[in-house]
Amino acid sequence: MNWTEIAQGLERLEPGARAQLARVPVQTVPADTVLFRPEEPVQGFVVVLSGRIEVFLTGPTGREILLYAVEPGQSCVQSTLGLLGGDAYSGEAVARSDCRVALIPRGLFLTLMGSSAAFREFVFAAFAHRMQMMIQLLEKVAFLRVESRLAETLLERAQDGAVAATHAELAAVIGTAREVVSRRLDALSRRGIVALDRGAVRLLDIEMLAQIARN
Amino acid sequence: MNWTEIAQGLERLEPGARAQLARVPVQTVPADTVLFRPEEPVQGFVVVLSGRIEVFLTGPTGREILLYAVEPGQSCVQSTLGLLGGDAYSGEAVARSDCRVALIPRGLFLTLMGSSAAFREFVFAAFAHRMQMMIQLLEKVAFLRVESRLAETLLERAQDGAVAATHAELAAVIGTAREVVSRRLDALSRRGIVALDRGAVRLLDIEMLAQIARN
DNA sequence: CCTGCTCTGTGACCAGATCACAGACAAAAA
DNA sequence: TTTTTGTCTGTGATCTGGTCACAGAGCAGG
Repeated sequence: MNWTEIAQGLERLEPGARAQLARVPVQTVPADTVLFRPEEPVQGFVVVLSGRIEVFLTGPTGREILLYAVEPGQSCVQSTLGLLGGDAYSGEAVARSDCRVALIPRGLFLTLMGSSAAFREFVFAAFAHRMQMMIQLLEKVAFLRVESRLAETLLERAQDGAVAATHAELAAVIGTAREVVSRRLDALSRRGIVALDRGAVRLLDIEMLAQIARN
Repeated sequence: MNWTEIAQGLERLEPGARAQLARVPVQTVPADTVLFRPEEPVQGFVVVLSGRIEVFLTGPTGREILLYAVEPGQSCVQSTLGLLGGDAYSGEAVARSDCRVALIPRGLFLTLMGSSAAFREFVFAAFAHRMQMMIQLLEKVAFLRVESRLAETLLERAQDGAVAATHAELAAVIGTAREVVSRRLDALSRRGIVALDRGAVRLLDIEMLAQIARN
């Protein structure tokens, strides 16, 4: 079995294209590696096979916001921008866990875009999906209160009724300051909706959180 | 001459594809028409030939933010999302002036995506460009002060040293409230950087505005 | 047991969003 | 000309959020 069978949307890849892709080397990336920064040139089109890569924007004050996460079978759209539109990408990509990624070089990428309908659809669907997510994120940042976004994030990231993350990490995900998260969480815990431990938040009242998330 | 010669990036279109596109009817849209809303189904791929179309997001409180503007030769990416990714688009598109647009139906769009490399590149470049703009917008909304975004917008929209727009319009462009724009403009005028008329802002100190825009 | 680190809590202060108005102005109607 | 109507702008009060400057609190290694 080769890696092309992992990516969602590449199942119907033509045999020729699949063979070409299969020759692309799979790289291993340890956790916390910075994969690329705003200034660096584009190396190719990246598909994540295992692990999780997160792409952040960083503001002048050092505040961060999570643009999106790339999970197994998905591609890093940022890397495609440079291949197609010309401009360098913004944002910084960090491997949140150990990852395996396939890096398709520029030449092969462009060849496949012309020759393989399935590959084209894969790239396009990824694009469309990210764009959609981005618009939703913008909508949330522009219009929703921090408390709503925080509640939503807690619900999304809960494992066994708890979220293992520091206040600073949560702040980066929703694009606010660490102190603000601390105060909001404090308010939620006073109301008995969550309980706070060092580096973790236990969710006590899921219903209420969902209501807060809905606004 | 047919409309396909207007769009940037379609110059190198193959003769066959050009002939197919030329048969697409050109529609006229009067100013202030709402072209589509979040709920409506996707009709096709839209290319603007003349005029200006603006796409807004609207928050629960009625506050608006300009996602992007579509100018002659550009395509409305929102409409493509539905054709490729499946999800309905968010945002509301409004014709800011009288417009002529070509609406490429879904079937022809997909056919051309497969058969014409030039068309593919056109669509991709549009996608990449919008994505880039969107990320920049998100960055500004998340990290920049209102004053900076306002100064930037004033510089961008200046015609003969003045911007013809109401405070409410400026507020929608940068995604803040009308009152905030009024107060910021008032502050700028006190410093002698702009002068305020009803429905217009005259720029007096371009240098200073540029500095404020840079943050 | 200390030392250094990360994580969390707090007060003060400024910027921005929302609400509820009050004037100010311009174009149309009387 | 005046009146009227609707849009545009200004202002105070109040709340949320962002920034700064710290102070503790908890944990790990020496």
